Amino acid sequence: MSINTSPPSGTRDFLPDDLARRRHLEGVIRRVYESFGFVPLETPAFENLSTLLGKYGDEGDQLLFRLLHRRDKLARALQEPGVGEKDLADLGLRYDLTVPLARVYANTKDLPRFFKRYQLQPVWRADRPGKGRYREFLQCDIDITGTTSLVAEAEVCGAVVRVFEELGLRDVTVSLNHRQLLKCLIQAAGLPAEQEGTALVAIDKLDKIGEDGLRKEFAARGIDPAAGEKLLHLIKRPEGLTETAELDRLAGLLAAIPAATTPLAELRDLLAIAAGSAAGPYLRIDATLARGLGYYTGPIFEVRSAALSGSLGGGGRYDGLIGMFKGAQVPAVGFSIGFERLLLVMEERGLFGKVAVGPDVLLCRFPDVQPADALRAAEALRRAGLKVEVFPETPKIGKQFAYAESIKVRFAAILGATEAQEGKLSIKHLGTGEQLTLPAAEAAIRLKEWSQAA
RNA sequence: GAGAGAGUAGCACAAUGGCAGUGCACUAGACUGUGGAUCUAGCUGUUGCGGGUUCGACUCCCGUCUCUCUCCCCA
Repeated sequence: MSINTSPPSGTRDFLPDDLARRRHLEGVIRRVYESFGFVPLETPAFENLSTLLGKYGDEGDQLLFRLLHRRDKLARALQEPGVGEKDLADLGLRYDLTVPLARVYANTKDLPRFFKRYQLQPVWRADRPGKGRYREFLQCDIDITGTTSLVAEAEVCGAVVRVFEELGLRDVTVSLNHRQLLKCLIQAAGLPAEQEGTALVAIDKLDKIGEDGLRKEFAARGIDPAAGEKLLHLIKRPEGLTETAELDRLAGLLAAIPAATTPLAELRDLLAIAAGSAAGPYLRIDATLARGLGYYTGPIFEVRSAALSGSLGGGGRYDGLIGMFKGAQVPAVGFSIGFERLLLVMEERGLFGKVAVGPDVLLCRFPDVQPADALRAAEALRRAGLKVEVFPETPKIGKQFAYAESIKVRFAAILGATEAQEGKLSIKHLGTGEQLTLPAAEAAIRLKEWSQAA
């Protein structure tokens, strides 16, 4: 009787080759984020359920991984009459990195006035995973708290764009919209306020399902066909308009709605401010962008690539979230890169090149050499700065070479009785077959030369 | 949460009610201080699990678990 040894669906084991790519990518992201002045933060994998509930909308609440009460507390809870799912859990795995940031901010008195933090950690969602989707996945967030200045928007967009540029992904766009603007559009279409949420979810799909698909989607959600048609007309961007021309078009259509003035002005300002940042050339006004999470209040963004349907990351302004933890309202804006999707695109395009993980050298030994001598030789090579693995047994030397090949080690250092007696080491380039016997110190130098050349 | 399909060796797959197999991988050997190619030999299974039908079940039926795909939602 054997038990299932594959990890739970939607989770993965990361083998050494996987980690080489992941760490490389993480390194680029950290470096770029730090170049924009962001500082690192880490928070616990699980939070009090009360911290998480009610921040993401109903759908989000359902997708929270909950942790049951422990021991006696669980037994007592189970005995309560009319016990429900909600009574059995008091902790949940974090669902994103933004809510934990808001909690930390509310809990910590002496953070800088403008707290610019980055955070690369896994999050969990109790979803059924599809292609490129997981129940445990890494998010790479940057956020700026404490300012309503659109400089913050421009900076988070710029940092994200710089990551994509560094990775050689230049065919991305950053779609830009505004939560308040969406409200006005829905109002202008003549939809009742209570259909706002359902309409937002529908229009977010326009680029995926097309106009006819959207009409069906409206019908399925009980949205009045005439209002739906009006909304479609409002959000659909004509071909060939510049970003400011698209804003002019929207301003014209929303002239009768005073509430539209501010969001339109903010988007216009943001375009102007970002013109001087890395994000400038990539910004694209898109009135169909909605984003699922409930806490956004102002500008919202999403990175997309032609390579992949769906987004590579997203973010926006959330001026109300921190206030849910703390009396005073604290404005904030953030952006998150979808690490797993980015990895997928990088792999599909072969953008990783050679990322090496393993040792440089395999130390091989003949049976007439004592293990202590092999370890001594290995230690000398390591002190010279090489990554060295010692073959633990003494089969035929050819077997040892074959093992080196199998773990992609390029060089062998060979220690036999002859070398040991003379204080020498034979080194072999397994790619070219070149082999020489040198005094140990020189062998180390030559190996370094080889590994740097390759 | 809804619908469809699939589970056989470490991996990829055969076996359409009659001895559970092939390839790759793995191990050993083909001049005992030199690998990759080739050849030879060998190892690998409670056919996801439980029950039923049958003289006989990988195969048919029921249940269950897991995985994949499509919805839903999302990064």
